[in-house]
Amino acid sequence: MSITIREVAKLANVSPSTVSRVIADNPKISDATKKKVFKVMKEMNYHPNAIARSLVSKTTKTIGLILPNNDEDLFVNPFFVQIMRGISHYAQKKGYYIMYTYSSNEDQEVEYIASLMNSRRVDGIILPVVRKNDKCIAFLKQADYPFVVIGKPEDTEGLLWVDNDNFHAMYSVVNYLIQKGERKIAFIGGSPILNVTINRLEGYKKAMENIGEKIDENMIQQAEFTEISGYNAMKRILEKCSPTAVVTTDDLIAFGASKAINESSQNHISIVGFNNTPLTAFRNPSLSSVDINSEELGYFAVKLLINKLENEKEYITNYIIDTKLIERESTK
Amino acid sequence: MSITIREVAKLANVSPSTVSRVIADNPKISDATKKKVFKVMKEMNYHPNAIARSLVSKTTKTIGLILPNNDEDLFVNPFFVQIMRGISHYAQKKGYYIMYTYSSNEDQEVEYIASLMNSRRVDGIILPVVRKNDKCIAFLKQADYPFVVIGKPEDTEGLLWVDNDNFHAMYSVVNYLIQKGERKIAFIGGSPILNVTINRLEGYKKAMENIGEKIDENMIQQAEFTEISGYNAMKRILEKCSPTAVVTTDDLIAFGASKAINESSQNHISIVGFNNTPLTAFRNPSLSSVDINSEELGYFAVKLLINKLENEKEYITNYIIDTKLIERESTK
DNA sequence: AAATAATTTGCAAGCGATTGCACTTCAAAA
DNA sequence: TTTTGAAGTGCAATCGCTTGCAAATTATTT
Repeated sequence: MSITIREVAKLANVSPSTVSRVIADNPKISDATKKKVFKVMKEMNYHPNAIARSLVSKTTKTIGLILPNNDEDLFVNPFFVQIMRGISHYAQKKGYYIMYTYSSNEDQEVEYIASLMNSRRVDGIILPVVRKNDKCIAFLKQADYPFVVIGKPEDTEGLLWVDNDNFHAMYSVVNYLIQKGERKIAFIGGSPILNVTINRLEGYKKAMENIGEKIDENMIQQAEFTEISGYNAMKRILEKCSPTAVVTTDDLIAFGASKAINESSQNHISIVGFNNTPLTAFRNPSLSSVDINSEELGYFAVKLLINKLENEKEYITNYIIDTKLIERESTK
Repeated sequence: MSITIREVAKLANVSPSTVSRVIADNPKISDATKKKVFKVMKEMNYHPNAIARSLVSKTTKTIGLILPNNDEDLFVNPFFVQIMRGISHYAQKKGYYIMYTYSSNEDQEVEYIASLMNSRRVDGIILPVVRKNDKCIAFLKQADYPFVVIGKPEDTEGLLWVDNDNFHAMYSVVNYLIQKGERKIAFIGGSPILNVTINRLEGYKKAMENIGEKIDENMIQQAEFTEISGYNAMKRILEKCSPTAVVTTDDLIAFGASKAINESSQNHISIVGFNNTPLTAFRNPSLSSVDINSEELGYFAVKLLINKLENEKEYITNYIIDTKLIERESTK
């Protein structure tokens, strides 16, 4: 029913192979024939069948994206949406397509990855989060399948990744507060199995050590990516300590913490969030936050992957994406 | 390099066609052979090549999702994320895959749709938003290509759609306020080219007419999906009118409106948002909002589409997804 | 036991492209 | 004019799987 390369060939009075070469812009075809064939293609409204093409080229020009589902943050934090946009943006540029899938836990993720791999529907995989001892990474590595991760894994040996410098980002934030005269700085982080959390915590610790401030474990709390969890974490801190500032690894957590601060007698606690969620600006007081450039994370992640796919020999293996503290009222 | 059906056939001592039939669970194959072949497949770790299969079946088991990019709302409103989840959820159940793509305007959307269609990479398309005189719908219709839209289009003739009853949802909200004794109710809607906006506005008007309240155009404002825009819209209303309540078509708009109200001398204006964004609960005062069940919208959208794809003769053409007003402090 | 019917399986022709190799052309060199 | 070689095309096999039809096997009937 739909037009094939043979019919174009017939009408253009050339062989199918010639048509195929015209599509591929093969230099062996004369400009005259190219022109002729193109004309017929337009007339017949011919479009190459990507599936047939994939079958012989063993390449689908599509990439799989494995989205996690458990992070409650998912709904509030535009992180993933922005990553997806960045990915789509670059993929479109290069004529690639993106398949996504949500999974509710790590094992399911592995399952979906396997299914994408085995059915040969995609050429590579993007993992937008990294966990400690990540099963997906282990699986993909052992299968020797092309993939890229967003977030720097413990062992980067032989793999593609893009990340912010989370250590440094948090280190800078704390230093910034220190320069404003703060010394009693608390830390509220997200799930400790996420490398992001770990790295940011290290940045915090380092900066604190620099000024000779002893690390008080009561000043370090963990929370889920929800306001309520941030609220509770801050309460826990306020019970035992009297910080003058608090850094968090997520805006939502910061919002919760902020609420806890407001309810406390302590009044002037500076606070910094992470991810620069659109809502930070509209909060009262507006929340200083670190912009992690999620869209670029996605953009460069696919870039890395596609580059490897098309360039087997030499390719770049990672990018570090800039972060930037956006100062607002919460640190005035 | 990777195992094919022939090699399995050889090892299992049957013909390739038999293996193929075993995969398809063809009833003509005896249980004995099925068992035998399955065993070999496991042993060899064989997985069917989806591409080859697609080539002959003319079916890809994948569906295209065309995401808009211009709505700034995108980042704050979990609407799309939830829709995507719902879609993924049902698609997985049925063994389908989802390809997404962001586009920056309607023409580009049409372009991507055409590209997906022409290259035969997908079996159908999901449009998560409907605009007035939607070009994508027109295009898909004329191409007679399977698709489903989220949001009820003007002309539903022959197409698949799922939507909330937006007219009724807003109608109920206004009635709810009326029962609380409000009569001067303002309306702030999103872009007037979106059918959602139009339908909700009609629901508002109808409810107002019911109580014999004249529609005051100054009480009806439009805003973009941002807090600042909602803020400005509310300011415009407050300049000329003195509402005792305001309904909006989006939480973000409601947040902005709420801020404008706080800054005004008017104190006790009830306010209702839409979409039941996670942040509504944590606002002060917490925002009453209409939960539109976006995840289900997505879930039933693919369901409709897949059902049609697999069931050419008889299929359901639409679903109406329930909405529910979640009462919070802003309407106390 | 022969004939007929039902059940399983295999053959071979596609699906719509790509591509190595061989074959024409035709201009330049001998 | 004949030879040589580059440039442009076409042949046919192939990618991995599906499926209509025929063949072979087994069960049922007479």
